[in-house]
Amino acid sequence: MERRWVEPYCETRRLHFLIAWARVLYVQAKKHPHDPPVVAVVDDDASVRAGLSNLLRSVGYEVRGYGSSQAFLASDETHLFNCLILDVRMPVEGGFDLQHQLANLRIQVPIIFITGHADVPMSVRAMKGGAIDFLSKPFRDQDLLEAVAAGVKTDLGRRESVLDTTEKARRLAGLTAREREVMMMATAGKMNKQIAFELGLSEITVKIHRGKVMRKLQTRTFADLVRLAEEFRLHKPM
Amino acid sequence: MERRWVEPYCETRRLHFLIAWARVLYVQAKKHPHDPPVVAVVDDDASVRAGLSNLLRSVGYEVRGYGSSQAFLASDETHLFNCLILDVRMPVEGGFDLQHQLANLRIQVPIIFITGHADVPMSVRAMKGGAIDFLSKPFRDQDLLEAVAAGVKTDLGRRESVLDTTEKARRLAGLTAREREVMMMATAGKMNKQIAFELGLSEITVKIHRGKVMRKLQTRTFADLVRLAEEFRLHKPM
DNA sequence: CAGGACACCATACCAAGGTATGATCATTCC
DNA sequence: GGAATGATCATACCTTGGTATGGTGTCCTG
Repeated sequence: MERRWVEPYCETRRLHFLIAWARVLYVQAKKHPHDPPVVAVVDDDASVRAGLSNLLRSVGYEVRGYGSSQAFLASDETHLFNCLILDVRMPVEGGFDLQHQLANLRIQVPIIFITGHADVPMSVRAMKGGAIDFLSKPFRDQDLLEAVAAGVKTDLGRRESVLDTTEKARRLAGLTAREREVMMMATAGKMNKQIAFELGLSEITVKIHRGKVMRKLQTRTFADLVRLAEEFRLHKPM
Repeated sequence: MERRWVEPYCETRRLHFLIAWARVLYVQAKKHPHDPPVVAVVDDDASVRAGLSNLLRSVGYEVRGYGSSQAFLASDETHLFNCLILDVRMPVEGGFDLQHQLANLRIQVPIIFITGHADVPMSVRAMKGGAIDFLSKPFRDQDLLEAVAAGVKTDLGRRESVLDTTEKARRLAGLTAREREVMMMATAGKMNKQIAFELGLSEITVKIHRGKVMRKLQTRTFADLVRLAEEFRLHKPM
């Protein structure tokens, strides 16, 4: 179920959250346009981290190792990674916990689970949780590399689409409350006359707001505006 | 990558395919509005089919058993089921083959795999292929029932959204080629003047087509029309 | 061959959208 | 206090969209 917003104020807050979140991805994505993809390895066993790091570096990835979920989360680089290799069993906090935390934080990095003591229910749980692969040790190097390549590819695609929408989000955030209100009612299909009546304004004022919206969002036609509103699920709170 | 259509003719064919496909789901969905959900069990072992059937019937499901993938596909009821319980290992053709065939046929029934000889790679493969659960025998009855309940819920939600779009698809198919052409150009943001020029028509003719489109599609406002076009990915072939 | 569906066009008229100019008033920020 | 921003409105003017009425021509089908 989608949450419904009761006040324009909330709508504004949601937008600001969105652009703040998008900006992080934007900056990170921009920082490394054609640089090698970055892979994180979270495993409590230092020798495993070293082994995987060597393997991944040998084919051109940049690698960072973390001994625990906490260390990973504390790194402040969580948005940086194009792929995450995660041990299921670790002291204190297991891999599934980190998977859930990342999901709650809306950090959509592709996760590849590895474990030495795999069973079927465990792997099913991981995949249900959105992991893109699950490997039980010992695994072939080639299998891991293929999984990482798939994960990185997914992530790069996602970041590209984020780049697309970030600029739009920024522009949307540049609208004033009134302008956004008018925009939502207009894209809902209401006539200027109706909007003016419902907001207690004159028609000409609505027209002015509409014009400003079009200029600020750089939408040439009304159809573009509707599509933009649709993309961001901007609806009048009802 | 989305396939691009070079000729309006193809666009028309795609639409007709869409409504034909949607109608099947529509009919099936309508046939059982509040009837019990139907579950298919595909397993070569008759005793397993009997056991599962008893279990599922005891909690109110309608169940049909099939001894092989071929028997299931030949049943002509593939669109009927709200959930599919599928054995991984069967003679002639395994469960994964059926999963792929259903995916190719665009039959999106939720699949629950069961197997007596499970291993981790097998379960990961199943989940990657879109299965909603993977149970290894012996499993608790409760686990299976929960999985089936989740699958049925997913399927009912999907059918509802199909019901929504079927009527729209039917209306779209009722448009003439010219009307659809004008609609696509209009929702792309072009002015009547431009459309008229590019199609070699007079402006008034374009207006008439537009009016007919609005009436045939029962869209009250232009914004609704844009959203409809967006929903069906109707773009001018370029 | 007659009827129907479709495409096409003209004239006339009205409603809605959009812009420019110029103005008032309140709030906020330096 | 003054500048900037935003919200509000009026007048005037033009463009665009939409409908109604009435008409022509083509193609296809029963």
